[in-house]
Amino acid sequence: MNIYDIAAQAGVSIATVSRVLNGKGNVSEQTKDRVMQVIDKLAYTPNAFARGLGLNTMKMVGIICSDVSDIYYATAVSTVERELRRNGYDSLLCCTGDQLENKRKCLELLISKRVDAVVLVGSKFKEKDDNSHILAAAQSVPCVMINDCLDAPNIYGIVCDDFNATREVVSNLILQGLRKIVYLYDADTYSGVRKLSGYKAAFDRHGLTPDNRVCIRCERSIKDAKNQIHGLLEKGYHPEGVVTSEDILAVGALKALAEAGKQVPNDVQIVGFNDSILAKCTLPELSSIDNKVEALSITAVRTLIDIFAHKNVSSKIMVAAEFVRRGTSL
Amino acid sequence: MNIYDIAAQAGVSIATVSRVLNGKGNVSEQTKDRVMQVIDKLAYTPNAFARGLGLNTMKMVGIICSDVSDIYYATAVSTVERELRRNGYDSLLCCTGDQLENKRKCLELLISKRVDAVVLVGSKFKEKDDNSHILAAAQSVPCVMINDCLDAPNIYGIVCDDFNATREVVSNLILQGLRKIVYLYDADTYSGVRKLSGYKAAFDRHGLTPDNRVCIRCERSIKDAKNQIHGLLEKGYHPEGVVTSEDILAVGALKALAEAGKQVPNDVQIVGFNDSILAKCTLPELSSIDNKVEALSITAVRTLIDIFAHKNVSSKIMVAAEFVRRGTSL
DNA sequence: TTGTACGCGTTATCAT
DNA sequence: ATGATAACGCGTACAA
Repeated sequence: MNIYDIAAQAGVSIATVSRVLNGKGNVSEQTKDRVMQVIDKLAYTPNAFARGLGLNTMKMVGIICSDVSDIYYATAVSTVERELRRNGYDSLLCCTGDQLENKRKCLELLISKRVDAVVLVGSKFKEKDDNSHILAAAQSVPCVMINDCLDAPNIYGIVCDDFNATREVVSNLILQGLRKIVYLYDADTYSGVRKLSGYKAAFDRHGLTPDNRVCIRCERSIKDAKNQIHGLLEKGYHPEGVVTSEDILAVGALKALAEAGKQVPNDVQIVGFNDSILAKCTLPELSSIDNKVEALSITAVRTLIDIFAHKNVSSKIMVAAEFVRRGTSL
Repeated sequence: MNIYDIAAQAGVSIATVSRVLNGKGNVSEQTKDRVMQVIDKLAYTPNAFARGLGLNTMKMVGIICSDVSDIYYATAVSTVERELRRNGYDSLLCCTGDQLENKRKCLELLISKRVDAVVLVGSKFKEKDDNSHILAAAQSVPCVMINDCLDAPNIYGIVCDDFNATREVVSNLILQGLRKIVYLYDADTYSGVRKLSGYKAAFDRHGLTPDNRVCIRCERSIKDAKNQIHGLLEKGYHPEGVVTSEDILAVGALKALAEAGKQVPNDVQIVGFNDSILAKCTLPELSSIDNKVEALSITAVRTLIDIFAHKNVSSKIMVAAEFVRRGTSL
């Protein structure tokens, strides 16, 4: 069942069928109707591969993320997919895990499938020394990074102002008189580094010496966060505040502190990051920094659409975060 | 840059290049090397559209789900994508939301993009009266449903034994002497109905009259679940057990009961469903029924791969659930 | 307004 | 072992 069959049945040429199909060129109402009737009757669908071959696009965008089962990434992917579809693009999803080799392979695969662009979700794709995999992809198609950026041609970064958000939150705790404020984080990524810098900057701003700072790196899991806080308590360090790079770490911290008999937020204040659903599961509910995944995702897609339309777009866009106060802070 | 360029550079015909590329047919080591060198030098990648046109497949499978930002679906999508990739297939993701019209459109879109199969994630695609959208898709490609099934040609269902799991859990509560056991659920889907039936069957098994049963339907949100339980308490109904169709509802129930000063699990036991990360966020942590999303997803992909290989596959596969006891039950 | 004919880049079939 | 050539199904420039 192809365009020739339709043309034959309708008694016209394939050119006319094509015109009807794509609404281009002048076709008389009469023939258009006749062609449409045949198309409906035979339930004809144009072959996307042939069309792709001719037009050199199947209107697909690759979405690459390390792990969609993570709530934060899932929300981003969900939003990106929705916005792409709104603009007539399908989404080719690739979950890479954490291994560089896999990321490279996935990017190559997407490029080989001739996607029109790639959206990189999350700040886990840049490597310290070697970003050839991203640069290579950008050689073929525009690449938009959500929550990360890389200064190179054809690469666009949409990020959140994690630095400021963290600095303000920690600053506020300090202003309240808190000094023993722990920062719990999970990754050395672009946004990870900026959050950490924000934490440190808050101490600097208030003239506190670096030895006041307690930064602990742990796995992105409730369990490890919990263990780390328990470890502190056992060492006799009783935090007055815990700020984390991820809600999930805040959940772990809250658990540990509750188990140790601490009153939250009176004895200890806790602030998470992402304002994910996890923040609403605990009791008290977590205060959290909303880093605006949806806004970032929408902006990412808009950027892409603008690029397709050959409009001018900025290669880096920063969005403000928002502190959401709930039950774990005063 | 196409196969002709490679052929010219290597001084062979395109047929030979194609053979080298696909490892088919006999090519002498010597020419193979020469061709490979040119391919590497020019960083040539075959055009996927042209290949798709010829082979009538681009090795892509459509994944359709109502909402990837939902943890449960996200886990399923993540697993399906990974398994598909392991088998050489890419994933075209479609999130439909809850409107039938949109589901229909997405399915049509996937079919029009000539995917090799469709995986329907979650039991939100079947409608009471009209499943023409699924049947239509199945006319073109095999359709595998995760957590749902539909008895029709070319449609395969991978489900979890939600009925038994729920019945056993409720049964166990009854055996402990509990009578005022509330069932909180969010959807009338295939698995939703089976869970509810399991709840009811437990009462029947122990000779309890139907008026002992309290089934409350609510939105899939912490807030509404909380409200519903608060409503019960205000009416003077103090549950001894709350079983839910989703962890998120159990979270809401736990919140309401804690706020009302109930001791969990001593005054009230709570059991969630899915054994998602949410179950590990609360304090005490939620007991939950693990409905084996990953196993279902893996089985779904295996089924698909078997279908592609023309092996015999069963049109319905049921997997056993597993009760995970944590802090909200005895 | 409509039709003809070619190009898109493969794979596969048949010769050689 | 290798090459010429025909599909594959569409869009479109150009002709009518």
